Amino acid sequence: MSKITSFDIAHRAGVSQPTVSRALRGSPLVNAQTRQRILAAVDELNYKVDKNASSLRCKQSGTLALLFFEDPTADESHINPFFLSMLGSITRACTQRGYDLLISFQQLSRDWHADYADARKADGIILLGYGDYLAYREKQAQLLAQGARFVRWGVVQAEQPVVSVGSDNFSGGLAVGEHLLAQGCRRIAFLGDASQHFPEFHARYHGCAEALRRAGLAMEGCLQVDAESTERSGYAAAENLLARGVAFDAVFAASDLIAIGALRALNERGLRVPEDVALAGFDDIPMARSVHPALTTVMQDTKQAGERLVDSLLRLIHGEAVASTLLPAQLVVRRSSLRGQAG
Amino acid sequence: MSKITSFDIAHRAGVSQPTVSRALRGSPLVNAQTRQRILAAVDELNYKVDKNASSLRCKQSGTLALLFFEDPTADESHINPFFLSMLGSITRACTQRGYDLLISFQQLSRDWHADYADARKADGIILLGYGDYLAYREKQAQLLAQGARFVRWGVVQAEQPVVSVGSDNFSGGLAVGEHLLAQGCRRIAFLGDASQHFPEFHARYHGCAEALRRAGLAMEGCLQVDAESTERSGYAAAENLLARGVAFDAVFAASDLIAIGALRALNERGLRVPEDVALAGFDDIPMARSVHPALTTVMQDTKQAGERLVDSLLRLIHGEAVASTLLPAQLVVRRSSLRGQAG
DNA sequence: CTGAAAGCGCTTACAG
DNA sequence: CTGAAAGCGCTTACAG
Repeated sequence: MSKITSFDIAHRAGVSQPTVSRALRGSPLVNAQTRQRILAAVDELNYKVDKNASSLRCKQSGTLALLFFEDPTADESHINPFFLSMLGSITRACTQRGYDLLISFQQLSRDWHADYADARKADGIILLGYGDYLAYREKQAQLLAQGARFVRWGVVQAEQPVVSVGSDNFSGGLAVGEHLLAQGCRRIAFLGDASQHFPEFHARYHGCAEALRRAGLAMEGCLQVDAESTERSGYAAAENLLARGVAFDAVFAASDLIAIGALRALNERGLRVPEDVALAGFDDIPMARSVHPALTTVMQDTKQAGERLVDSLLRLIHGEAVASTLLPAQLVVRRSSLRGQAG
Repeated sequence: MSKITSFDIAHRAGVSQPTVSRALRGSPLVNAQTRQRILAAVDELNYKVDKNASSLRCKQSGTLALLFFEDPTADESHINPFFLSMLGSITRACTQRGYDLLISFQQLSRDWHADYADARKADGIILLGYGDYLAYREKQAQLLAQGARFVRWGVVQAEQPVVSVGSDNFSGGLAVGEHLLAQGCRRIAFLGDASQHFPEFHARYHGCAEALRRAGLAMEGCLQVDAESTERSGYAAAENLLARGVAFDAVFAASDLIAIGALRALNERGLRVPEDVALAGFDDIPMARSVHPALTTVMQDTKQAGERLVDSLLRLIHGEAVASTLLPAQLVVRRSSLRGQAG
């Protein structure tokens, strides 16, 4: 069977093809009865508008693209659950607003040819992912130069030229720091790359450092170990920290996955959490609640984040001015950091 | 700035527009030097082929669509981690094969207008999701009738007219049953809707029942409680089971989420796992490893599943004959079912 | 190896 | 309220 087009519908309904198009787009110019006949024909023939033709003509596609960046060094088999959760919420938000979502994975190391192509296929782009920020930034500049419409998930900064949606990582880190201090901790280790290359981690680190500063204390360089957001890396970082032989009474992991890896390393060395070491993570992935002991962490509201990203992008597409959004990040205290309770 | 087209490139490279098209599609008919000039112009102007125009002309889009069905009764805020994992692996498989992936969420209760539309936007469709199978089946018949190319994730059955990729749920259930018997369990409860409406659960149930049958035992009706795949539902189902006041020494939950909910309910009633009750789930979601005690379960290989779904669909699109795939499901024994160890 | 021509299926001024 | 016409940007026979 050859493809059914608007001409087939027009023929069956006894009207011209443009009238079919008008009726289907809800034009008020079409007579009610004519519209009925057309809709009936559409049903009978099971016709659907060809989106490619429609998009080509209208110069908009009803599609948004999600470019997901994976750190190329990350574990091949599993995607960070936090990003999966973001992906789910973005997908849902798109569906609710009547947009399709095109997803593609990118590796920062590869060239961005595919992305540019997506810029043609979608009305706008959402950038999502960790990865080296400085490399990432250059790519963003290219997208901007092309006049692409896009928003990004990530740290919200004053000089940032791109509309961003992100959690308040600094306040989250601050809350963790204050909480650990209140538990009596004084020597807080930080697991995660706290350099400018990973601005989320950087902000979390400095939030915690601010809490210490206010208490007249400081983070110590010898208690910071780089780690990327995987269990494996968290495990290795904790081992590294232990190998240094320096004393610490708390570990603030830059993400939950890092924390969970660290938890395993600590346990294997006979250190009990929270009795010997208080532990906190960041993200509040589902696993955080189920590890033993349950993990104190900072919740990032992925549902709201997804909706905000999509809404911001849609406004941008409609030519409205859009500001970046800083979402609150909320401390969730669970057993892994409760030292008072443990004696 | 107005949009750059292949005519702009042609002009700059001093050739005709069709030659640009040929060069960009890798036609061997183009002179090497001509091609160089064209590619140079493409770079300078940052040109990208308009996918809509290209798709319209070629009648194929280089895009696959993933229709994800959510049980409308499911928890709004979270997506089953198992499906998130599938989503991740399908996305990755598409990217690797040079296809874009269009994702949309569907609720089985709503009409399928959107799906048909996707059929026009993508070269093929992947169906994914739990949900009432009988309702789902009718929708599939409609897609078939439209000549849509699609594959589905789900139970593989002989009379199934749709190319399917699924785990061997029966063998998985069988392995769980045999394992629980080996642990000395005799009265095995099953949490999950084991009716024809949920064929995955149904197969898991009957696999386990087969193990009992071989041992001269049987599953008992009073030990089966319906549940859908959420923690909340698993919690409720376990409470329901406990309220019946019948004796049981093991719980086989139809999914890990159900198992995790049940674990909480059991603990709250003072029942210890595995000492008082052995517990097993199904899926091997990341959380299964981190709950306390770690959950015995059946691993579904989502990575392979995603690749197989995409490859099967691509073959279908290329007009090849494609068989369904039954993926092995592997028992993963963890502490939640080890009664011997517990005395 | 390259160009002129037709056409993919729609939408939108332009007339009426 | 409706139709005839042009055109979105590409690809692909068809000539040469």
